[in-house]
Amino acid sequence: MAKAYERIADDLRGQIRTGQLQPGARLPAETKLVEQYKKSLPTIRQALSTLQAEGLIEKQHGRGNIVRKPRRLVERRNDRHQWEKDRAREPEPKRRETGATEHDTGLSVSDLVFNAEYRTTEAGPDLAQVFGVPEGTQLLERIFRTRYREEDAPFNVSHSYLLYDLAAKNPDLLDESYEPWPGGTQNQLHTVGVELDRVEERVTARPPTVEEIEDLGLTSGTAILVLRKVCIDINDRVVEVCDVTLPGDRTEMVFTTPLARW
Amino acid sequence: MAKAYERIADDLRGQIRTGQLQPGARLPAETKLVEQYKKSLPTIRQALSTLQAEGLIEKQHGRGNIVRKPRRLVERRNDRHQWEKDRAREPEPKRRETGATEHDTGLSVSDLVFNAEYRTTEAGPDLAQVFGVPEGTQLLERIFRTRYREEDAPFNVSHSYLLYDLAAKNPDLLDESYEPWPGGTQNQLHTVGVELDRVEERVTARPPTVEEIEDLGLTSGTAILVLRKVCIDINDRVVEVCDVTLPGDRTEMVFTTPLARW
DNA sequence: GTCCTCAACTCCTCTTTAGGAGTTGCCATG
DNA sequence: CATGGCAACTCCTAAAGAGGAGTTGAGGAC
Repeated sequence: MAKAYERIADDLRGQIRTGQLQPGARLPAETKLVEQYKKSLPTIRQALSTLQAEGLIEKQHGRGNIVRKPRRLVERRNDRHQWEKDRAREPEPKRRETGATEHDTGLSVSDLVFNAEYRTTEAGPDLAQVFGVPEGTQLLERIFRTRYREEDAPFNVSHSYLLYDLAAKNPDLLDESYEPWPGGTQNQLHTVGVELDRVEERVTARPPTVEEIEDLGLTSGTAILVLRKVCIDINDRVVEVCDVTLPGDRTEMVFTTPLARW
Repeated sequence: MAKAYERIADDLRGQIRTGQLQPGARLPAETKLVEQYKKSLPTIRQALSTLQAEGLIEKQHGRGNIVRKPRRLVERRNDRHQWEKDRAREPEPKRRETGATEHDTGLSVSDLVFNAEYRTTEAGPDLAQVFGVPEGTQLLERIFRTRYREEDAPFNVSHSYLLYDLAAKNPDLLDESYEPWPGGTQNQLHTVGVELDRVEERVTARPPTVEEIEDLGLTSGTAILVLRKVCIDINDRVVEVCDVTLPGDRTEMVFTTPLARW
């Protein structure tokens, strides 16, 4: 015999999948479900919480249990990297026309609001290994938040790391008021004589931590995409490492791999 | 005043993060925690279930609550696509030396077990759009499961779709016993005169459905990486679509984007 | 007409209590 | 010495109930 809360969850899940319960619709109140299924409230609530964990419903205190609407709003394309590189070589005026730093992260949306912080840190074991430098080496860290103009919560958080010594070649880069970096990181790297050879990106997924639920304004029942972007220059040197956290339910990453012709 | 179950969760989370509770360690029994925190059992259990949802602990019936070990076992690299393409042109004997279909999905691990199913389906609205064909067009579908030899649950599930008319040019491809396709999909596409131009991959993340928890042998508290791979040939025609489901806690996808030199 | 208050409805937190079911290791039996 | 069974330990399911807190809309005061 199946467990009661599983049967209830299955039944409701079925109603959602078949469209009997449309996205945005409110489920019957928990007390109604108690009558309907002839089970106690805690049992009903357990069923609902599994649906929440699956991302099928959203609980709203005081309002009800709502069927979640699918949303997938932002595309993040890796061909932006080439675009960025090309752009870094354009003369200044032309560059101004084509938008600013926002493309740093590969996001391709217009009305976004940015927010950057600067900091110098020392390389921990992890970053030291990636950069191929001793632990404790000075790094310039930029923390970058992007959000939609109408929304309050940021939409992605990224931590970008540069070798301090490299960045120091262009004193502007160390000036907090010089912000956001005109033309994006690639352009600024260009000013210190760095030419990129390739970008390596590592992607994994995991459930959000409480902090991320806060920071990104998520509801539980979503997943996080974790991206580490490593920029490598033509001398095979790691020149930038960037850790990005993206909400899985509104991000789609697109990677195009060109294949050599024969 | 913070909620009781949150305080307990915070406290335990802290102990895990600081390493007071090592990965693999057992938490005190739930009844012990009741004494320790002077709260009722359901409250304790609620705290534990939030930690489970965060992927920090794993509940084992009859044994205890265990601190999860991080695991990230498989790398999936997009430079495999080029490797595959090169390989498809090697003469048969040489190809045999270098391993088989496993690299189809981009996974780079040796002792895996495969399992394929064939089927013909009609293109639904989604696939029809991607292929650029009318709905109802015949497709050849291959369902592909990979698992570790020692483990029982498959480790990734992929659904690969080809246009039936294209695949039919090589009758071998329609023969179920001809399996797994020697040399992988790329090689077989090569036999029907297809040369790939690029591979486009779309990645998102979400919590697993119950079916996926079953299929992939996940514990709840993990996330799923969803990958759609689209292969496009030199005539800009979509020749293969492949939907892959990967467990987020043991997969790392690596995408390398080469940038043009100046 | 506008604003405020309040009632009704919603989900949330926490408690106490009861019995079920998986795991493990000890110990007695063969 | 090996094996089976049992006891102790673990988490799991389910119930009933009391009070709290967010949300909404209707109706009254201004």
